[in-house]
Amino acid sequence: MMGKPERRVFVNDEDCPIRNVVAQIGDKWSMLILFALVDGADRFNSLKSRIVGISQRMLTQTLRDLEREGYVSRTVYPEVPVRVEYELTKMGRDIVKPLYKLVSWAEKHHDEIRLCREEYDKRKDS
Amino acid sequence: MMGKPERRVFVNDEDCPIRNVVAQIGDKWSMLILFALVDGADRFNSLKSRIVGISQRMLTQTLRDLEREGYVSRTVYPEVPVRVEYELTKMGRDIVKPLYKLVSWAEKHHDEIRLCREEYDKRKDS
DNA sequence: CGGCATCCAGATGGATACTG
DNA sequence: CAGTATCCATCTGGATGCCG
Repeated sequence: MMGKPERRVFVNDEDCPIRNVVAQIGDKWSMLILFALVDGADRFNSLKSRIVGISQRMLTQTLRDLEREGYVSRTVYPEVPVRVEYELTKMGRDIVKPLYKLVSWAEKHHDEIRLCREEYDKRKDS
Repeated sequence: MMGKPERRVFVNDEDCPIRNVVAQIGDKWSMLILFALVDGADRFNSLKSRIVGISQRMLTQTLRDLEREGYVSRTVYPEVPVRVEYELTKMGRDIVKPLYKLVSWAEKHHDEIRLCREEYDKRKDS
């Protein structure tokens, strides 16, 4: 009896762990910043020059978000001029591991995906 | 000589594999749909009821995008009424693996992240 | 049943100017 | 140096109505 296979149900709300994590790091800059900090602590303007294309506004904002999530720590050294260093926390170094898996997958399938897109678009033109 | 450690530079453009993959699956519904299809092929309205909160519009649109990327295939059975089934392609089943790593990480650290947020917000109030 | 078209609110993010 | 503040264009996604 009841031979129907159980199909899982998914809810996309604030309590969904998938969304809770991906909503934060799925934006335009978060992952790039996390990976930039894997090389070690770095300061604001250095990050800004290493992450090509990011604006001051978005770097500040994304760093604040990452700090709030607990991935990044912010340390102010009251020198003149002031020096501010950002660094991965334990959790930041931790989440980078599964993210690496995803990135290496992405690098490996980069061309394949672009091919799929082109063929899809070609089919839609006809 | 040249003792300075090399710091990597990151560019967020259309050729960046990180962005190229994450920009697609980092949106509000893509990952949920991919995981729903891990259970096997499913049809439009079944997906719609299993993914709680998704609108018809967003389900259609996200499925089209996933199809374009090559993660999902769409098969029309010309019955009456018409039946349309969506299924993971080889690449779809493939990307789910690194995504699982991320999701299990997310589930494990769900509470920790929320705690970080609360404490961060508390510090900012003061 | 499985869509598409339209409209619209809110979020995202870029440019620019100013500050401790 | 490391931001904040403001303005504004674009993107995202929800609601609704219609269609083969």
